[in-house]
Amino acid sequence: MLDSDFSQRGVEDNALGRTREHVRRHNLSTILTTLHREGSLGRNVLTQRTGLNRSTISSLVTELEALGLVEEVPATGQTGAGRPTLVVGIRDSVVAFAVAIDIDSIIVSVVGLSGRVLKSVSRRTPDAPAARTAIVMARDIITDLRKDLPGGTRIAGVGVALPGQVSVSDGVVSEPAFLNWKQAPFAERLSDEVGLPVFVDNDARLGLMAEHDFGVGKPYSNIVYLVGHAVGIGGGVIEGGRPLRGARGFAGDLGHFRLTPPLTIPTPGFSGTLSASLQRDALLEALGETAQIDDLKLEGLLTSSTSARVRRAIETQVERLGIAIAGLINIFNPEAVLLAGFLGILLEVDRDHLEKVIAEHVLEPSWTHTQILRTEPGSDLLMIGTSELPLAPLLKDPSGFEFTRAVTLTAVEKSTS
Amino acid sequence: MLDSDFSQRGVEDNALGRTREHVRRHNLSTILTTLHREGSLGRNVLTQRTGLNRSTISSLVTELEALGLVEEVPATGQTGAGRPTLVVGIRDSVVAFAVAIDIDSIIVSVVGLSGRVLKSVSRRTPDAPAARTAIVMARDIITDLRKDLPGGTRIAGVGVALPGQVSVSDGVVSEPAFLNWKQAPFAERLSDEVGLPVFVDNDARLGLMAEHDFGVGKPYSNIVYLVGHAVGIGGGVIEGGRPLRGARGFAGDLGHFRLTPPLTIPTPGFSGTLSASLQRDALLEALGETAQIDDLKLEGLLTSSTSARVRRAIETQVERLGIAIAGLINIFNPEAVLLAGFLGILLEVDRDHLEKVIAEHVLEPSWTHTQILRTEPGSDLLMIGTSELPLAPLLKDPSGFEFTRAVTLTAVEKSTS
DNA sequence: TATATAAGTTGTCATACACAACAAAAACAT
DNA sequence: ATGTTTTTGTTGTGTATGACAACTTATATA
Repeated sequence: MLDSDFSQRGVEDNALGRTREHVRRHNLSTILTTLHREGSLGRNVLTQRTGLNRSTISSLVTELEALGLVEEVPATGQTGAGRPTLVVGIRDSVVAFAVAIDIDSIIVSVVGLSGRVLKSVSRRTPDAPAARTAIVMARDIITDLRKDLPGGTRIAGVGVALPGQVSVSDGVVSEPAFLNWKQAPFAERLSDEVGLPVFVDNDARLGLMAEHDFGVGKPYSNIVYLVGHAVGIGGGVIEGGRPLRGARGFAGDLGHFRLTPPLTIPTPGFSGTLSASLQRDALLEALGETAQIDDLKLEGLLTSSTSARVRRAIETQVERLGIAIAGLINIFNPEAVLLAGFLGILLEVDRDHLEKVIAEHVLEPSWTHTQILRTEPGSDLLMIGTSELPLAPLLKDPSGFEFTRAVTLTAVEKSTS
Repeated sequence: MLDSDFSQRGVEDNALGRTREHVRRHNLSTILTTLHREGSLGRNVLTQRTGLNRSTISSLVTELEALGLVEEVPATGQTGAGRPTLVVGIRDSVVAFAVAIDIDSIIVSVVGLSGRVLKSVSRRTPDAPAARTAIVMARDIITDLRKDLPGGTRIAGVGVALPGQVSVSDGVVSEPAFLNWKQAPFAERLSDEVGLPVFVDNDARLGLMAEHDFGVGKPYSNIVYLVGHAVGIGGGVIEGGRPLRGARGFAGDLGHFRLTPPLTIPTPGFSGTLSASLQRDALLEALGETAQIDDLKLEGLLTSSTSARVRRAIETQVERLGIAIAGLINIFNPEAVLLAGFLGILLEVDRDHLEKVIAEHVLEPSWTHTQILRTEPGSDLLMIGTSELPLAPLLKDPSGFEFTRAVTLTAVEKSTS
């Protein structure tokens, strides 16, 4: 299923008519994208998968090889009769930088075109990292990492995952640092600093897209995704293989999904939403933990605890989560609901109760075939998903993509979903 | 914007590779679809719109003409210098039947490939129309209408709009008649009766798609749609130019969007949802009306009434509607919210209050550019949208489409989103 | 009536993929 | 060992489709 869509609005070419060149581009893109998703594949598999003629595959692979994007390995421990197939694999001579900015840390990864994380650097940030600080730190790390890249490595660009939508006035990203920095200037400034195209997107959406392409969401085209952070709930939706974006990229932020009616008195941050109702801190409090602990430890404590207070806290959270999921299933009719962060822990700890709550509040037909799944904890998927942003244009048009060396950016590159 | 998608899941061809034939098909489809949406266009406009060469347009139009799908009119009162262009228009020698089944009536329209309703027949049904009854009535009307068609007219198929999702256990379609008839058998039976391919879909989604392609939603690619029926609220979402469908076609049914937390005691029909909270009957009751009246009359009464009770009823409904819309905007970030049925009346009657309520509960960035619009009351759009279902395959592959004369159906035709 | 302008038609060319024949490389049978 | 079978890659030819350019048609304007 090559139905994913990492491309940002406005990138798609608007010419309705198609010409021969489009065919070539499409097929080139199809092959490279397939390899990117699935890893090395034999030529025979490619012909089978694409339905193209062997000679065509030959021509396309040759072209990709000439572009320095793939390489052919004579053979691997193959089996069966007949001439052994040539295995086509993606070369990591093309990389992208993935930057994940969080409230207390910044991570920068070098991700190869193959979708593998080649190197990662994590650094703690001051408590309320001003955007300026984040940009400088990102620039410095990138500059360092750049030095260590093997000679001849080409860089497609930089992807940045930001928690919550910048310029959102609710609690998800309430640091004034982010409020003062709308997305566009953020991308532009960082781009000016590193001299590479920079793409910015919401971290939950990027995480979801990575889950969809490489993680537990791979088999599904319709996914509802909820991730529980230290503060706030992020979310996203894949519909028909494509992420919900909405008019200006704010769609799918399910942390704002409402559980209870809003108070008539306007309050800062919207009461009654998922973000407001589901809180990791409530679990910590029940456990009597005052320090910040990571998800792994939290899971251990929750599983081993026998305290009634803890059980009650879990029950409350599961109850609310179940009602929210039921509501989301009713609206989105997904094949799978993916839970990440501490929401994944809740699923692990009390799946039965969660499913019971969902079943009580869901419409039968939508629910029957829906899976509730937990994402793999602590994986590199967010970084991989983030790297997809700058890689997307290359995957879409392998022969036409130009590796930017110039600092100047086009409007499209600056624009952020 | 040719970004609409009336095709049902499973119809899309799955071959990843593209060949020359795909180009031809795509271009043929593009031209026919453009004409279908926009009406007659000059060849010059087509070249401009598609970016294709004049000679290519010439070839494609000639082929479409040979297929009997379009005709070229020498000229119309044109202006300006230069040789006058040939105007290409769609011939209504190809038609589709649109069937709208409601609780108390059944409407069948003949819709031309041009998107014009050529003829309509409306008939009242017994109060709780058994599916069997509806099918027989539809068949009889279709048979009648068929006789009056001009010689040589070809029929693409039959589209059926059903209120709510069949096999949904909640209040939208609570008649046992529909509960006993799952969608697939419905389409199959009617198809057996009329010997034509039959496609079934939710009426709200069809209405929305028609609004998106031909109505007030035309300028937008991200739309939230709410329609207020006599009982229950229907809804739909257009995201990135395509309708939300979900895994099994149940997505976007916003009548189930939750306003207040569900009761812990399971009740038949889900309490606290839009359908449960927004009720046309509440307005009738406040007006002291006991008989059923149509939307036009209702609007008149509401506008002219000075009763405090009526005002309060309106206020309550507007309040709830506003909160719901705000929640939907937060999740879907649409460019436009379309209100139909009595919800459109509410907008007309008290737009200021509605927008005020929305503004109170919405996230600023998503709201700033969002339009709240009312659909044109009493238009033919539902019928047109419904006719798109059988027309879609023809529009998608003009030269490959085969007009079914045989009664046998393929699995795809039987399958319903 | 001549000229400019806009638009449709026709013929040639380039190209992308299909197809068929051939070559290569390995497994299997004798 | 050697030939046969099987699978795969390569090469050359064919076909179709859209680009492009030259030509023709048709109208407005001077």
